[in-house]
Amino acid sequence: MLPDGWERKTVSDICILQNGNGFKPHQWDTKGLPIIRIQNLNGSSNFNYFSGKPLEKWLVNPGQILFAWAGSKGVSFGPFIWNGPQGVLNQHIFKVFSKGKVDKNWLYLILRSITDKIEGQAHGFKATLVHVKKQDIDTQVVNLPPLPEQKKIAAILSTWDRAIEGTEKLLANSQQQKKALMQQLLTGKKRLPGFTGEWKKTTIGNIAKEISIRNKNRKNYPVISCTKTKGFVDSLSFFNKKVYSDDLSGYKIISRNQIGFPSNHIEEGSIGLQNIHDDAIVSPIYTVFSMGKNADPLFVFAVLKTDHYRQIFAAATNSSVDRRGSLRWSAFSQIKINLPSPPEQKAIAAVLTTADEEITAIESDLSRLRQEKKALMQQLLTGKRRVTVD
DNA sequence: CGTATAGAACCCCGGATTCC
DNA sequence: GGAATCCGGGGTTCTATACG
Repeated sequence: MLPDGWERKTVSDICILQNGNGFKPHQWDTKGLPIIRIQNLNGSSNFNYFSGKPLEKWLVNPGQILFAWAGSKGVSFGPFIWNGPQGVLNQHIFKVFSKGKVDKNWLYLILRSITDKIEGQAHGFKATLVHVKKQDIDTQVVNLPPLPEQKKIAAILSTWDRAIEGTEKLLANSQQQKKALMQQLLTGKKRLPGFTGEWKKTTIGNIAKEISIRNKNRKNYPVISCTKTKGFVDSLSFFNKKVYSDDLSGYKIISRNQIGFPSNHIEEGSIGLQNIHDDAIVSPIYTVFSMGKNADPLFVFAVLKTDHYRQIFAAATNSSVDRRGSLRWSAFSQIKINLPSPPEQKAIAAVLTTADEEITAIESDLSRLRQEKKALMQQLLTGKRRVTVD
């Protein structure tokens, strides 16, 4: 079962966990050493500072392995390698020191690999915020390979990390390019070959018509929601729960290629093109509209998604009483839009769709890489698959 | 009916206190 | 004095609903 030369060890055999200090608010300052809190492990650079004389055991230098034993499940809980500035450690976080013949990089990986299990032991009065006992970490059992093999395993997995980083960069590039493309094509700053005609200055009300059909006969349409980043999604999968209301007769019907947005929150950017069902229903608060024959839904939607229009929406909604925004069709329909000829709209939309497809392809590459790395990591760390050490 | 406001769910957190 | 537990909050982002 256990490979030759490997040993069964508990976490307390291979490392020492040393708690951070509970800094009190009156010790906070605006200068001095940053106090490293859980949120800082997860990318936040929102620091309090400690300007007194720090004890040695509080100090954290870059490269130090830390372990957050409280935090959000699957997000801020678990091991992190500190790559921020030198600082002092807040409570709820351990400093992790390797013990004996244990490689630091391997140690990080093995801790990462058992994080789910440790999270499973969590207690706490809310499911999203977990706390574990030191003991629950210390008593976890791991398979410890000889030092050279630890190093080899860590090295192999770091090459995967580099591949993933490379793909992430590729993705960021493509997204950047698409943004630039949108900036150029949707404003008419740059024209696709073969198109010359003047763009028509008009308003949304002139090219689209509000649709306000209630689901009076209570048809069993899927209920969908418009989220900021994903556009329309099925409410059931989005909320992981049932839809709030039992009576869906007041909901509005939205058909394929129509655009909708929750009219009291468009400043958040949640506006979507309905492209997941032939017919579906949305909350009564939504405004739904369909394009006239001279306006291409894909083109119009792409325009409405640009930063420029997001700002227009924000300006129109910020004036409302509680600053939570509301933008009704009467005001929305007056927003100006420049429209090229239908063939040019289609051509531009096609270019953007191609860019989207490229991005989707890279995204799926990325998720495949991550998946494969995870599987490999599992095999290497348990000894199910061996590496050759020279 | 449209609109403004209320309410609900979710996400990401951590200081303070008690226990041993 | 370190470990464990107690105890909610601010912000966001969605839907529900009361009221004209």
